[in-house]
Amino acid sequence: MKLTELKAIKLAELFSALSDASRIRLIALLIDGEMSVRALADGVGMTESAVSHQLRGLRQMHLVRARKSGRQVFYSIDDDHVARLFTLGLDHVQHG
Amino acid sequence: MKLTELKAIKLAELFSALSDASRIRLIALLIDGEMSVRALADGVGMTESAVSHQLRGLRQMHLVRARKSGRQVFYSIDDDHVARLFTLGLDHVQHG
DNA sequence: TGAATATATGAACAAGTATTCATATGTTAC
DNA sequence: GTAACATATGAATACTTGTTCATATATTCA
Repeated sequence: MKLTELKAIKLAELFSALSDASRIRLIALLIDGEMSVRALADGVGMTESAVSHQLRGLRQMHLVRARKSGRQVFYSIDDDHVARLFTLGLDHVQHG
Repeated sequence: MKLTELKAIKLAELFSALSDASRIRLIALLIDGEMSVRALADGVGMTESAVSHQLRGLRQMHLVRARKSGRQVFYSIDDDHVARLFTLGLDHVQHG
């Protein structure tokens, strides 16, 4: 299959967004439903700042979506592709 | 969803293997069938050395498989999961 | 208004990574 | 055997990336 350089880069960027254990754990938590930054930080045992930085990247790649409510921001999985990539990858890791 | 740290790391490593445009282009070529290192290098416009280094990583993650024939080594996609991850990701990039 | 809370951001440093270059291994042909 | 070829590998360098720390923005409550 021939791929334009631009598409190769876009695809690599998508997988890059999933290429860190912290981000994977954040996404794993979000699979069950939306969560606040604080709850995510507690869930993965990271500072809110580090989580916020990571969420920014995930947001820019359209992997997660933010919903503001009062002073909290709730994050959720943006798109069904994301959950499918996640579970397909998990499948490969488990039965690999 | 709760994920052990080990599984999170494994999953991140899997996606890391797909997180580079050069490797994506290599895999895109291999989607159509096996190819030698030289053909891959020509196909993506990289040196054989650089390609060989990348293939090593892909091999270790069980994303590609090597078959030696004479002095050439032919690479192919190792597992159906890989092709599915690839096309699912491409789908997300195109209709994202 | 001011204090407290929730999140975001910029800069800086440490750790990881892709490519290059030189060299090594293994294979075929002579 | 030697020469030529195909691939692999180690070290070095340049580049990228994740986290921390300090600070900023925004919202609620008193």
